[in-house]
Amino acid sequence: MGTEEQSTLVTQSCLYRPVAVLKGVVVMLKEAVEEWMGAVRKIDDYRWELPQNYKEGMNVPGLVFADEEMMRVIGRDQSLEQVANVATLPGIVGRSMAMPDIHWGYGFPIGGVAATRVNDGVVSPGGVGFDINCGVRLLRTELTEVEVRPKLQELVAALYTAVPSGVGVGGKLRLDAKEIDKVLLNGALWAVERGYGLHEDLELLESQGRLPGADPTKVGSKPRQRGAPQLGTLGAGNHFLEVQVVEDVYQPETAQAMGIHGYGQVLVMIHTGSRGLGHQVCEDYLKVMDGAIKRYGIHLPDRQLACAPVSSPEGQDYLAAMACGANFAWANRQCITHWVREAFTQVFQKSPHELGIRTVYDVAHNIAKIEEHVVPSPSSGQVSKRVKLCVHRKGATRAYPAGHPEIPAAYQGIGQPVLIPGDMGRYSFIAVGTEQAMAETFGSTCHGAGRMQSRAAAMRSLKGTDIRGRLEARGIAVQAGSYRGLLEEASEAYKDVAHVVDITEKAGISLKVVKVRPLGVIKG
DNA sequence: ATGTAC
Repeated sequence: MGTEEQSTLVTQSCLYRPVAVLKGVVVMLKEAVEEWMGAVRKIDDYRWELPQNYKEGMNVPGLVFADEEMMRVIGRDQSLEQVANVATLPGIVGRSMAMPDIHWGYGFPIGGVAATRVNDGVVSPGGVGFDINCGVRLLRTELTEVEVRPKLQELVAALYTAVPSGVGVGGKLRLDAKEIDKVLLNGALWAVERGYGLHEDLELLESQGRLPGADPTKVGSKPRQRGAPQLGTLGAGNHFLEVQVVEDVYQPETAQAMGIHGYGQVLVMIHTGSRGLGHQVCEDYLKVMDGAIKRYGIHLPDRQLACAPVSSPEGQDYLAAMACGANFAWANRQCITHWVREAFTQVFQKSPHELGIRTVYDVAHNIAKIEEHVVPSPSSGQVSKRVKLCVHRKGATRAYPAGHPEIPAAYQGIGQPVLIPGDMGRYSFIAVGTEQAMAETFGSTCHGAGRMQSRAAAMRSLKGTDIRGRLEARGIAVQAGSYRGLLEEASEAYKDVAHVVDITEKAGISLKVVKVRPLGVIKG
């Protein structure tokens, strides 16, 4: 056998193997998608049921909000298996739900909603996520794109300096142990009392930026150590600060009620959470829950669903610590709001009042809350009654309708604003909650574009791409701490958020009000 | 998401 022939074989196999592997992956993906399409039952054009008999131990069916195209995207990862797993949780009511932006997560899918009975159900840290109260704050200004454009570079640079960002990066505040307890107890109120922001901001935040039931004694020293230097920082990953402009208005009167007048108005969107503090609270309580499942004899298809009865000491402790994490996140977005106002003041040489920088709303999309909902009573057939539930929203946004007592007076007539960030550089949406959401999803809707490609996959496929240059070519100013972060957050890695919000709108669980596009992006 | 693995 000649060496030439051998080397040809080697060369050929080196050339063809990656292609063959890629083909294999595509075939496997297609097969997986077809398997899911066979497992689910189409209810209507925007709803699919995952039957209760799909998997042993499911206490309720699954419900996916998607059209056929989105269903085929969802079927590529293991998130529908996770929807089935969540359905096995003790005390779950209604359906284990998946929003159109669903994708694979830790135990629970990201983009999922699960409500459990407070009296005999469980609470699970995995149903909230590592970034407790990851959420969105929207600010409006009275500035227009025409006024901002000439100073855009300067503004983005000022914002980047004013709001520290990046993995593990600390901020301007240094809190001692006593002060951090007050943050954990009082949330955004703490920030306003220290001069970061206005009292009028507070009534425009979900839960007024202060979740009741927070108990700092249930938060260990490690989360405090990590969190103390991080209050008032953006973080990294998909967290961002954007200067945006109104591109489209679908409901002018509803927009007007939010102080959004029309095309060209400049807004600011802040997307961040509880940083290292929330992350460590989640980690600490996952260990506690690991012990709890043994103690209470809870059987789970996936250990990552670790949980405890809501009424148990472990469950109550987690909820008290989670509320601390949520309050830290609200204080975080409140401090950032204050520094955004300062940066605008500095650049435009006008007071925040003259610039009209006001809070539109602030929502959580990673949280568990004790809420009352009307659910069919299993014992009495058709009869429905109000029941106290623990509503886990992980990558899902509360979407309460007009007239709900929990939403601000300013929005009683229009419904709760729902803030839906898109992927970096495309567009984002502002929507409102509906009665349909209240009836069907425990008052919940989608939370964003939803990742379609893993960070590693995005890195592989986009390596070398000039993401910043691409954005700048479209008139978007970018200030980012890391090139890698930009790659991982490239549009290609995400679903189209316009498709996501169209599905939730057609299903009736939230209605589009405004579409915005970015002028400037700040990232860690 | 995250002191990107104690």
